[in-house]
Amino acid sequence: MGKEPQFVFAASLIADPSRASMLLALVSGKALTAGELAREAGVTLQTASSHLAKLQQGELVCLRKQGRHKYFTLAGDHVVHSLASLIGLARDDIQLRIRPGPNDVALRYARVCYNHLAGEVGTRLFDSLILRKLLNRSDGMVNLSASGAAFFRGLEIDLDSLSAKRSPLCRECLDWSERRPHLGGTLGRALLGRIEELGWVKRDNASRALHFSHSGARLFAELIAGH
Amino acid sequence: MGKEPQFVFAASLIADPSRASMLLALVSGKALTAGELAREAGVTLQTASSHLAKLQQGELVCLRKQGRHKYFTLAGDHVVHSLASLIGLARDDIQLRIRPGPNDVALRYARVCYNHLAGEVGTRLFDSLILRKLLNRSDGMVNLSASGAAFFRGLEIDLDSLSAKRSPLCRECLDWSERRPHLGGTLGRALLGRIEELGWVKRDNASRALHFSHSGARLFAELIAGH
DNA sequence: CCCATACTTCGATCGTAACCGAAGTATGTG
DNA sequence: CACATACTTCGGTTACGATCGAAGTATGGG
Repeated sequence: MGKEPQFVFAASLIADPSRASMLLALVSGKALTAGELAREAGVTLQTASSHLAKLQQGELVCLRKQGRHKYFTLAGDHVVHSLASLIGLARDDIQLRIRPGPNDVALRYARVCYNHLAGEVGTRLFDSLILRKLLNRSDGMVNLSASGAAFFRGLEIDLDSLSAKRSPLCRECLDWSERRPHLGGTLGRALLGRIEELGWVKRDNASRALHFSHSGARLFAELIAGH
Repeated sequence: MGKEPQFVFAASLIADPSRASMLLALVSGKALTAGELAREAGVTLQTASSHLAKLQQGELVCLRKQGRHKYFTLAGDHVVHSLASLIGLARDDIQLRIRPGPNDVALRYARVCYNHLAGEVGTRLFDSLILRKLLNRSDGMVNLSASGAAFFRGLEIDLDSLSAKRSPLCRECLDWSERRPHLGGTLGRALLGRIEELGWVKRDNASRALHFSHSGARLFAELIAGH
């Protein structure tokens, strides 16, 4: 009788307190790293690592590698529903015990990440570009639309020379503090370079924080709002 | 540390292969005994007993004692939904590995149970009485309606003398083969006595089977159909 | 009252999985 | 390149729970 139904395995994954803590943390919809999930569950990194391997094997979570981090998210709504049907609680009720990202307010607001603009400002810009269909997402890929190309040319960014490079023009980059995507790729790098050129932002000497000038902040806000 | 969320416990109950087999068997909606569930899971009665105690404690199953049997059912639709969300299969797909009740066709069709009419015929009658609102169910209790009283008086059953007794007039009795209720209580007993008097059925000498006469079967079918 | 059936409780065995320390791999930083 | 960070793999300990045999309780039938 060695045949064990698949749903028994799924249940056994949820049945461990450490893994359950991790899953609950992920119900918030945020992407969290292995280390953060370890702290959530109150176990060491080694233990968390083996748990996360099992959760992946059971296809309850998805993995996204980015640099030396591994960002985990729930594999889909069906996982949330299964959990909810076992608990009866809503997505909003979940409270994270840890807060992702840096404590420094300036760093959370705007900072450099792989040479592109990250933090609250970076994700707000990305949201705006998507909403206005200047960027289109499909299957985790991001592509520049015709109107998007016009938008960046308006900022005097040379798209042709960027397209010539081998690395992709647009990339979703998962934001450290926000855990939602901001604009990466060569275009993301070019954008940061351009707004530095324009004097809108300056890099901090000691940290990765970005400091907006008074007029730079205003102009950037208009950029996000769409004039 | 020591605080383990309730849904983790629920998941751990489903996560054991033996208990999962039992739960799957119960998704059919039938009430099954401890022994039958033990056979379903392929474990001994002792093991099944401890599993069922845990399932009760976790409020995944309900217990109903009847004689020396313990009939288990799923605690409610929420359990079915939780299971379904983990498997994605419908109630109809479930196939029992065992078949409850006797193998003898005659016994399955009609037999005596605590001196009332049981088997397929018994449950069909009960269904009909409920459907025509001659009986009303509430909270596991069964009560005779005014029209129901008229129905049984039409069969020349003396309800007044039955009501005088201490034991309840109407009871749901869980049917051995059908695993759905048939009519028990003093009224169930009186009804069987009456249709024996009328010559509709005769008891088998060797078993508990009941044999309908040709005309008795016709008249009883009319009784169920409502003339 | 005795026997059979249905189920429970106890006690012992055994396997598995959670856990962490230590060492290893991969990736970014100066 | 050295060094720090993020994560994985390995090995050994430990605790828990699934299982069954044996003995105990409850119910029904003759």
